[in-house]
Formats: sequence, C-alpha cells, structure tokens
Amino acid sequence: MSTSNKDPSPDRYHHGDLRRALVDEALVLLAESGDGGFSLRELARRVGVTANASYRHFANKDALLQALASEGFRRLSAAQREAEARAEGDEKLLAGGRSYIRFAHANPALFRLMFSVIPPQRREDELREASRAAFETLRQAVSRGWPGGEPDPDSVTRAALRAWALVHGLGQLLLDGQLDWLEEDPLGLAEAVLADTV
Amino acid sequence: MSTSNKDPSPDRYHHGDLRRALVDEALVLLAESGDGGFSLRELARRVGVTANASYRHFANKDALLQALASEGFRRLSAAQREAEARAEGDEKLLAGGRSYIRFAHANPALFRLMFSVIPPQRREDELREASRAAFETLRQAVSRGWPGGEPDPDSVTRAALRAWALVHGLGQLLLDGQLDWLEEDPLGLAEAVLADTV
DNA sequence: GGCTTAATGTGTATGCTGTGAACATAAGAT
DNA sequence: ATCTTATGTTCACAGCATACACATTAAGCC
Repeated sequence: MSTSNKDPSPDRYHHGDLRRALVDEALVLLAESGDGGFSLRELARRVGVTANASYRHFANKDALLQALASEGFRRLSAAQREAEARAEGDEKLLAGGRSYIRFAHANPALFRLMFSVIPPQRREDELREASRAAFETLRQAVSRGWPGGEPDPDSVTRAALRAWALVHGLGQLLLDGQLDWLEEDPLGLAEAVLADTV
Repeated sequence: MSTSNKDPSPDRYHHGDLRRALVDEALVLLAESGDGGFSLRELARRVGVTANASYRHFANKDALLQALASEGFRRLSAAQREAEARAEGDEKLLAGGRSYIRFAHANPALFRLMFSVIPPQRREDELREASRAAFETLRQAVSRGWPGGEPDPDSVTRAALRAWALVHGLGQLLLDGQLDWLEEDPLGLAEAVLADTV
C-alpha cells in the first residue's frame, strides 16, 4: 500500500481513483441538480479535474449515467431485501413495496435515471442485468408469499408484474407531484393506497 | 376574413399563426426525437422561422413544453372518455384503463413530458389544471362503476388512485422497456395484467 | 392619405454543453 | 535507463438556450 490509489492529496496529476470519485460525486450532483442540470463539466469541476478526464473512465456521458443507474438498481434491491427481512410473515411483501416507494421518494433523480432516462435499446449489459436482478428480487418476494404449495411460475410472474406496476406507479406519481394537491403528506398517501391494496 | 391569420404563404415576414404552428410541429418533433433531442432551434428550422421567433410566443423552452404537456393531458382525457363511452357497463373502467396504456404506448415522448419532465413546483396553472382534470375523468369513471348506492367520496378517491397507479405504472414500465424481455408483445402483456386485476 | 404605436420576426452575441484530437505526465515493466 | 501504457490536460468545435438591439409589418387614429 504505497502510493497509487490512496491519499488523494491535492495537486497531483493523477487523481488516484478518479472513477470511483466520479461515480460518488455524480450521485450527489444528481440528487442536487435534478436530472436536467447534471453535467459532466460540473461533475469534473467538483472532483477537481478537467472536463475531459472522465473520458478515460467512461466512453461518454451516457456510459456514466448507466453506471449510476446500475448502482441505483443494486441499492433498491438491497433496500427491498432488508425491509422484507425485517418484517414478519404476511407483512413481508407489503414492507418490500413500501421500501420501493420510499426509495423513489428519497432518491427522485436517481429513480428517474434508473427507469426513464436511458432508452431501452441503448442499455448496456451491466444496466440490463441490474434491472433484471431487481425484478427477480420482487418476483421472489411474491413467490414466497404465495398461498398454498408450489406456485405456477407464470402466475407468479403475472402477480409480480401487477405488484411492481402498482408500486412503480405510486412512486412515479409521487415524484411527479401528482399526489401533492390531494393531501398534505403525499408519501403517506402513497403508502396508504399501497396498504389498502395488498 | 381579409388577411391576418389565413393563407400562410411562404416568404412573409409575419407567419400568420406562428404559435399554433409551433405547437403543432413541436408535437411531431417531440414524437420523432424522443424528448432528449427536442430543441427550439430545430423546431424553428422546421417551421421556417428564426430560432428566436418563438420567444415572442413562449417565455422560454419550458413554457412551450408546458403547453405541449397540457395538450397531452387533454388528449389523454378525451381518449379515455371515448373508450369508456364505447364500452358496456362493467367493461367501461377497464376500457378506460386500456386506453390510458395505449395512449402511453402511442405517444411515449409526450407521455413522459406530461408527467416526468416538468418539475411540480415549476408548473404553470394551465398544466396544473389540465392534469387535475385528467384525474377527475378517472375519478368519475371509478365513481360510476361503484357497486351499490352513494359512494363515500374519500373511498372513491382512494380507489381511483389505486387504479391510476396501476395503469400509470404499467404504462411507464412499458415505455421504459421493462416488459420487453418478458414476452414478445409488451403492450399485450401490460393489457393482460390490467385485465387480470380489474 | 399620413402618422404613431404595438406586435412580431431577425441578427448578433454570450456562455453553457458534450465530445474529439493532440499532447503531457506519471507509473510500471523490461 | 528506456519503452509502454494509463491517465489527465489543452485546445478546438458545433449545438444549445437565451438576452438584447434592431427591422419589418400590421393596426389604430387623425
């Protein structure tokens, strides 16, 4: 552990671990800027590096955004699994759904980025895999809560999709401010509607 | 009917009805460009006018987008009402939901613009009102299909929200390509999940 | 008619953006 | 020590939203 990726003292030509620094700061910048105001140049400025330095680590802006989105999917899945682990029996699925909505509420720009910014065709493998894995997490939660014995896989997928659409819709409406004029506490409202349903 | 806003013959200094022309062409451009590639300059080019001409009719790009979004909400509501009018009895609500999903599928960029592009705080009255009216359409559909006598308004709102979240979530997942790897026909899948539920 | 005034489109300029190409510097291997 | 590769910088360019001064036209009033 001599020199290379430690002690990022200022005024070094080589940053040390620029890639990680970019991703970390990008998550902060994204949260601050809403996803319109997110620029590579501002990001570079914050990290203390030239605008073009990032091109050594990401092919272009899109590639960086995909890395962020993938990270987002991993965190979302983790949050769901933790919430389900903390809850008891029948409450598990509901707890998972609640955590989904809370994740959206807590990370609006990231949530949008994950789902709505990168067109499907342009998604690289990492992102595809991360989002697939997130659905798998949900599917398993639904499967575990299935009444009776061995469920039919297709029915599980359908039910999982239904559950996903509901929490996703609630999360999206919440972020879009569509619940704001109905009540003082939009997040609470979203969670209440979810609890009604399940 | 002498001269002013008719016969937009080319090579006139005054366009005739630039505002309408901008909105109309913007809807086309939006559909073609996906909402990233939408620029005021390209729009102006297509309409055959200078980039800055639009600033006489819209304060800025955001104002134009809001006008488009508002138009989108009006069209969405209209589509829902027509679908419900064509359907019979119990099928009305389902038909309305289906039309919602189809609208999203047919107008992806516009749908995104309506919900996800303009931050809630920055919405002007026209847009706020248009989206409120769209929800009211849905609420009434739910209310009409209510089993038994006079429904409690609050229950109706809750049920309407649940229905909205479901179709909105399905529409969004559909646009985001999240249903693509599950089956050949994502639109059909979305409609099937909806039909399962209602 | 002729004049004034407001509405509408143009020209020019600024500062931001993403990104390509050439170059500079540092770190490691031989 | 020298060569190679990874990584950051400099310079350059085109496209963008948008502000400001100006040109052109239409409308109202005499």
